[in-house]
Amino acid sequence: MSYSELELNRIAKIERMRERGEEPYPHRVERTHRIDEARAAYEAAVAAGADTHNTGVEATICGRLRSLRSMGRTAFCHVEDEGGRLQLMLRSNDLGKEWLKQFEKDYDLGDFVEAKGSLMLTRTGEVTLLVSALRMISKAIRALPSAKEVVDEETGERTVYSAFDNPEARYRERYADLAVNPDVREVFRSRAKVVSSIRRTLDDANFLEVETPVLQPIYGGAAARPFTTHHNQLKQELYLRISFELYLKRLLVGNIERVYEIGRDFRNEGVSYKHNPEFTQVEFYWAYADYFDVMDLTEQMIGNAAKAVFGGTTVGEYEGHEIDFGKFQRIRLADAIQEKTGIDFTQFTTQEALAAEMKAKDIKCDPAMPRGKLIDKLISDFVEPFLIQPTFLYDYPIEISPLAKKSADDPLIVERFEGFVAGMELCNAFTELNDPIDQENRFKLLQDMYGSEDDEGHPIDEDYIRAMSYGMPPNGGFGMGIDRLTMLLTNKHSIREVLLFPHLRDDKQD
RNA sequence: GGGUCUGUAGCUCAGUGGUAGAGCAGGUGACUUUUAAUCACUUGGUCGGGGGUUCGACUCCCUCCAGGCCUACCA
Repeated sequence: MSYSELELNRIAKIERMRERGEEPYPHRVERTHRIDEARAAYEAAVAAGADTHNTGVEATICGRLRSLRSMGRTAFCHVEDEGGRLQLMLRSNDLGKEWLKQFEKDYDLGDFVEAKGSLMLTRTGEVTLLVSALRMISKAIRALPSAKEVVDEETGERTVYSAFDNPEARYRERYADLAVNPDVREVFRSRAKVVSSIRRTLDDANFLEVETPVLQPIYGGAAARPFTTHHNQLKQELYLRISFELYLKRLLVGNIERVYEIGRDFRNEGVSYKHNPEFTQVEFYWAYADYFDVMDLTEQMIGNAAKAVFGGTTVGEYEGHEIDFGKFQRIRLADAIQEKTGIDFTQFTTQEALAAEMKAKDIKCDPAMPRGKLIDKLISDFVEPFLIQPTFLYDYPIEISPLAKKSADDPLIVERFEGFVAGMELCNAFTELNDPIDQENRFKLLQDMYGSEDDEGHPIDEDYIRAMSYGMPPNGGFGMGIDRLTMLLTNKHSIREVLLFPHLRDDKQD
């Protein structure tokens, strides 16, 4: 580790302090009030009749120095903790001329301090701690990428000059980003609310939370390429899971009727504003329910999450659109595609017929694409981008849904729905296929379809079929990307903004 | 993977063939109610890395690295 001049300067301050017998990294600190509590104590005292300029309310606060203005015999600074910011006033009359001189020399923005004093109002009307004692509790060697800030007295609005907003630097040094940008901290508070709200919704509906293997000998349950790894002692190839589905449904076989998992999935695919190699999913499986029951619960779950974030209302804003997360429109997929393209895919039951119809309608596509992929393309090109308000599309083609149960009316359709908001796929659910013979045939069909292409081929999970053959209750299942839901509820256009440490390449110098 | 834009001081940015700049941060000093405090002086740079063209390259060319946006892949 090499130090810049600025850092060497601060290291010298540490040495200077130690020579004076001050430890810049003490083991224990005292804190009587968080900053919001100190403010509340001030307000309470004033309400009870105390003199605003001398309330007599004592408080010891701890936090980071975020501003520093030295006026000679008086210095002002702001200290920030999780409860906000509070101004400190340091006077040489109270602390001694020499002490204040040393303070000005040895304390920097970003240092953590413990300040003891009494609460008062300054002439300019700011609640302030008039300090009787202050000490360093953790010296910062690097300067935070701190910006100049001004808070408008009337609106309370914070204007930041030269803010730390380079995305790469912010993601690589998320700690600095969090320390300096309060709105970033707020995003992750919202994310935590989303997760706990989902958990509460499912717990309240008597679902059991479980954990299933991340390291799997056979991956499955989704259309994605996996990461591979290796167990040295067992000499075994393993995959990082791409979904929880096949393990959770085994639990239905085991007479667990309502089960869910919240955890990390890993997909070895391209990255984009809505894709990160690892991401957080919630999946649940619900015995004796079908996909319409799942729609109802989904609506409730997402509405609750929105309320948790927005504070009581399900209505939020995303990229300029007002969105009500509490209500999903329900549209049959075939109707949605027909409306946008004039093609009713249910009338074109073979790949050839559908490809010909798309060609007739001047829709460009690879003529070798399987029928399911053609339909998928119609969805993503003509329907998905226009689904701004929450919408469930339902009744999907069987080819792209190997784990969903066939419709009783149409053998080419399965009971599946996907939820979309703001033109983005958010969740995926179906009445789960529980017929082991049908399931085996579907797996084989897929192998025939993709077997030659390494990328798309998936291994058949024989044990999953074995489990199902013991009897799996009819059930509805559901999966949703929590990162994407958080994007929608925090009005962020990039998944990286809702991941604390998004994946980045090594930043080697050469 | 493809297209495109970007990378200059700790942070935010200007500079586009001729001695590397500003604001803030940092340093020294002045100032007993400031709040983007102010004022004076001042330190700080492999101009993302490497190669080339040129008398001379932050600037032009090639290449590599990293990031943003778009796009592609995504039972």
